[in-house]
Amino acid sequence: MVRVILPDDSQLEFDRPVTGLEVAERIGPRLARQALAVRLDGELRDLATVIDADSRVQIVTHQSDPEAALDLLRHSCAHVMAEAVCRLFPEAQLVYGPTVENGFYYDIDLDRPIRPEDFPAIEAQMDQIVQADEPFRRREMDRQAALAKLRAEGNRYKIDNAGRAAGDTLSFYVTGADPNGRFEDLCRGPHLPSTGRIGAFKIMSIAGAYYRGDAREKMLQRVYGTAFPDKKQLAAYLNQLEEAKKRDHRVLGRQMDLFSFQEEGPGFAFFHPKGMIIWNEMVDYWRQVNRRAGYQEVRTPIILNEQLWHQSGHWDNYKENMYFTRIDEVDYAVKPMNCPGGCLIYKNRPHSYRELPLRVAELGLVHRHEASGVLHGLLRVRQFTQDDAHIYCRADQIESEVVAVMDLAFEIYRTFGLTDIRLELSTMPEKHIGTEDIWNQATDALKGALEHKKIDYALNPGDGAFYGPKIDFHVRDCIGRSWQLGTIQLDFSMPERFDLTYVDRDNSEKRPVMIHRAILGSLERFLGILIEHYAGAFPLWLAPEQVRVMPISEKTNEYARQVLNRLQEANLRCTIDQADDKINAKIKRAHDQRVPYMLIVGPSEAQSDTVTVRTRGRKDQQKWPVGQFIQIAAQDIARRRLDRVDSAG
RNA sequence: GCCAGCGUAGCUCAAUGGUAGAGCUCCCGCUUUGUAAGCGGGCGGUUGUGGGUUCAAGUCCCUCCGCUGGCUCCA
Repeated sequence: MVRVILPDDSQLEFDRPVTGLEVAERIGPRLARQALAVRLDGELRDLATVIDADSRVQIVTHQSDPEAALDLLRHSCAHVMAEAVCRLFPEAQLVYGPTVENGFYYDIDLDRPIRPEDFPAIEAQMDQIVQADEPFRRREMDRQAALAKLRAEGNRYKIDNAGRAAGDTLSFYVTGADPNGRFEDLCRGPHLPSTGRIGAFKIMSIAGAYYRGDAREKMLQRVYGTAFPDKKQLAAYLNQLEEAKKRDHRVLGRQMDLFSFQEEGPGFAFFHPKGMIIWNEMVDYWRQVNRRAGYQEVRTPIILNEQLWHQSGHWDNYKENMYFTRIDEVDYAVKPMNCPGGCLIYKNRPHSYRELPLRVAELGLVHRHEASGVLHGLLRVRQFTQDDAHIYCRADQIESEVVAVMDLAFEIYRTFGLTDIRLELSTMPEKHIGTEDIWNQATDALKGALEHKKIDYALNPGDGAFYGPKIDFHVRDCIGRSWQLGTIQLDFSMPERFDLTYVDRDNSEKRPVMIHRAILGSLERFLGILIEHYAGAFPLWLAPEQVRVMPISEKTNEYARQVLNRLQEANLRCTIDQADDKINAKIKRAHDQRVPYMLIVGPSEAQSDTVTVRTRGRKDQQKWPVGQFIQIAAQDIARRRLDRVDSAG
């Protein structure tokens, strides 16, 4: 007898082993129709799995367990796509086909390139397979037999996969009506009961991907697809992608005339006047809070003697990313980081323990030779400005300093309305300087700070800077890609290399610890993220143009100019639209340019010394005395208020 | 850097290997405008670069440059 315990703790009894489907049928026909898989004692398994011992069973449906159901669906769809590709290209070798955040991909080794124009043919084959509603059948073999079978078939990737799979039993999935199946793939599973349960799918893109992510390995073809329970959800997802494209900072940057890139300087941004306004507002704010947090500011040269970079370790660990030049027969390097220059300032005079922690900030312009294929608008460039700082302190001050930097970072992010931030702790990479002991000590200090703050974080092993472990702050762009903003890096090595010292209370020379930190990260990247975050609708304090005065006709141009003067005297960034257009056209233009406030003036306003205020993102408008409008706007700017005008974030 | 795709007017996009075109922007008129695009006219191109195939190339082939999506890498 088999006893099955359901999630509500009720029990079902069967006089023989049963499948998940039979359990669902016993509960009800509707559940049986919706059932996609089972959780056996919490573990996700095929619906056809035979339950031969007492266990807890949960029937997985789109309703009961949407995440697992979607994952099953997508993974099964990856198989269907793989089969479709193999039908069209029998010489294709399948490699690996997992689900990813918004769909799935399958890596395929095929000498003929798969092109976007092949997608309809692949999708047509997939349609056939789905229409046929064929069962996915699991076939288990012991490891020896499975390996023998795979060797006979000669797919080196699957042999490799099988070799790395855990356990003594390997599984294959078969689709196709006849018992031997038509299509079979080594796979851990589980799957949907049958191909017909895949709702709506679409092949999205094709990309090269190195086998096992190793650039020395063969480049495979990675076909990306997505799938949803029904057409409506697929359409909603595609629509969401379209919407995301509209807030892409590269599109908005051009439309709003904020910045540009030119062929003459790939990866080097050109900032236009409106972009510079936002930039300068960011910097003003940054200076203000950093000063308050006890930072001093310095500025170090962009080009420094190559010898310095040997001393710092950058030559050995970072030279692939550096630019070099010669001046008067002497070798120089363009700085990729600010720390060595900062160390030279520190060394310029002796320091007392009384000065520590010494917090030194720098808006440092760095150059890094990034691979051409990774450049991406403002988010990945070859020249950028870090809001860097180096904190020189004693070991016992590390934790409180790191905590203070985290507090400062969250305060700054909050000012910009960024609240969806993820933290990562990165540990010692292969290429590094300093002993393992020092690394452990530094890593523990960072962990201590995180735990002290009770902040959730992900561990990112082996991803630290070459000189120390780090805590990174990440935020997502509008299409879901994650970008690093701030970073806090602990460094015991640079002080050693540069022989940095301070004189302690007992008159002995001691070695300070260095904390490298950036909060905005790169001003370029941060601006890019902000553009996407606000969808171009910047809050008043950041908006390149804060107010636009719009006369109804030429008859009120004179009054409009008087209003403009008063706005200018109040330091508001404002323009006047005197074009020979109807007010509708002016409003449309101002909306397109995302101007926060439109002040509409006609004869009636001129008579009463008022303006009709139309606020971005709203249709209603109010008539206000000019002075009152100026007062409210000035106050919102001073407070860096985010919410009075609609910011799309 | 690697794989695939793309590159036509300032912008968004058309053009079976056969005379490069539209809308918007911009300029000039008309209109004097009341809450998300008034009307008319005009300017604007050696089709990213260099080569090749062809009677003929925006279109086909090759080189280089740039961009897009991934991969490796990274703030």
